[in-house]
Amino acid sequence: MRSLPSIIHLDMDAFFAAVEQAAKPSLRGKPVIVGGLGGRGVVSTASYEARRFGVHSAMPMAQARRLCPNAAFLSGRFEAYRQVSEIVMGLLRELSPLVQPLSLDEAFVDLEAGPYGPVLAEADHGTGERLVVALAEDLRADIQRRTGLTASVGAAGSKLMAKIASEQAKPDGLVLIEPGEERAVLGPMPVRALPGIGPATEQVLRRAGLNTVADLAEAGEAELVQLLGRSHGVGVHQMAIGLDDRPVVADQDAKSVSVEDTFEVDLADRERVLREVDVLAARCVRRLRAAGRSGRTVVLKVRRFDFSTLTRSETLRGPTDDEAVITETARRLASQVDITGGVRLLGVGVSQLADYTQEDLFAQAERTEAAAEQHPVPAGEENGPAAEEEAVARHWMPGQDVHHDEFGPGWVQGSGVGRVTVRFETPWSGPGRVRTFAVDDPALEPARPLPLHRDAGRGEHGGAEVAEPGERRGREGGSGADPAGQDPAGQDPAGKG
DNA sequence: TCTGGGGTCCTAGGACCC
DNA sequence: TCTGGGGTCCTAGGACCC
Repeated sequence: MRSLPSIIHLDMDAFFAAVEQAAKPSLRGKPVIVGGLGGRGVVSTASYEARRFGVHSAMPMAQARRLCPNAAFLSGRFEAYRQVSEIVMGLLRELSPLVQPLSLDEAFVDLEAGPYGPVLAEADHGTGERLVVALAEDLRADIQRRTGLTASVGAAGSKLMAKIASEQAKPDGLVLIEPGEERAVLGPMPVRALPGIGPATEQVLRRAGLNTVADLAEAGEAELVQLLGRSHGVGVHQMAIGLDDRPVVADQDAKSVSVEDTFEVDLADRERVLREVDVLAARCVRRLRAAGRSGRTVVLKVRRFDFSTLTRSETLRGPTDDEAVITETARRLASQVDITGGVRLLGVGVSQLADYTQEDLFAQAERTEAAAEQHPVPAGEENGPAAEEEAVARHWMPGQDVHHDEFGPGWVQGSGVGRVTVRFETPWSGPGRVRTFAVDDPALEPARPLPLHRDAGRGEHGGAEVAEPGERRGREGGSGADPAGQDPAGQDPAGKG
């Protein structure tokens, strides 16, 4: 806990949907829903315009379509989201090297570890807080300028309270919670406001008559341990009384890599299941290798027709990134599960990751064994995946970036019955016109996402480069840096109102 | 209305070793 | 002959987060 609100939590507003609106001028101000578009998809992000219709994250897409039939329904463009995320994270790193990303659109920053740390440490209470507010408002303005997107920021003396504050700040706001005010702010909130308390824990607490954070604080640690178990109980009690000492820790290496697929129709037969396991294992290995890692434990995940989910795992003698080894292991695990009634989802994952890729003896032995042993892949099947990729490339996804030889850059608005509709516009154009083509029109091809600003592509890091320290300092004397004068707090720094 | 995909952390039992 | 306790690893499942 700190006496200065020097930990900030940044959260981009309706991130995926906001990126789509920034990239697609015709969607600005309109309901946009990003998520899985198949029969079993769910909403990933809804723009604020769509939220007014009751659409929210994790809602089945079918329900979202009923609630808001006129929204633009888009499948995600993760390459674009990653690009924008890198710009945002770069801006955060100008404030401090201690940046802890929680996802593409969220991160903690420890200001004390950065260039303003010494000033903050010296400053008296009021001056320190005004500096934090000024830095946070500058940050929000920089994000707006560089990406066109809005972000909400919470500042407080702990990660817990910074996160609570950014939640209160949404959308497009800043809330600072003064150290000392923790319990007053938390007390009236429902228990679900605490991170780590989900539906299950909420039920347990509700049955015990505990509904607000103040109830939790009053209940005491012993009762919470009784109800929730040692670890969770202690943690929840600490949060409830406003205590949180967790440090901001810079980006950590992933501990597992996994891929999974939900099928439009449940898989009924074993052979089909095994073929899908092969495809998933290959995808998993590709990701593992791209990350330069190898793993020891192979995990198979199966969700059955009735949504019951099980995992089976096997730990190898050493870490591997060998596709044959991982595939065979996953297949072995899959052949042991009961698939009666059908399989809704399959997943393949690897954990116990090693920091480096080693061509280990175990993998080599396994491979020669497998090669010597048996089944050459049937000729037809060998071409299967490649042929499938061709087909996927011609399967136009709503939202997807495309380029037309004559009309230039655009995005897929929809497709069906052999036709694809494209809207030709760019992040920096006005709203564009729509044209329709045959799905196999040779003049039309998939494209990479465009940067949100025309000039953002300059520089070797594609616009994500960090500005010179002097640049920021320079502004310090300017508008953003006169915290006393500008009173960004229309935002209620105490977070009380 | 029928529930995605990518992760993290925790618990608990059994094996195995000292 | 009966009875230990602790530590670590593996496996499975579940809660939770974005």
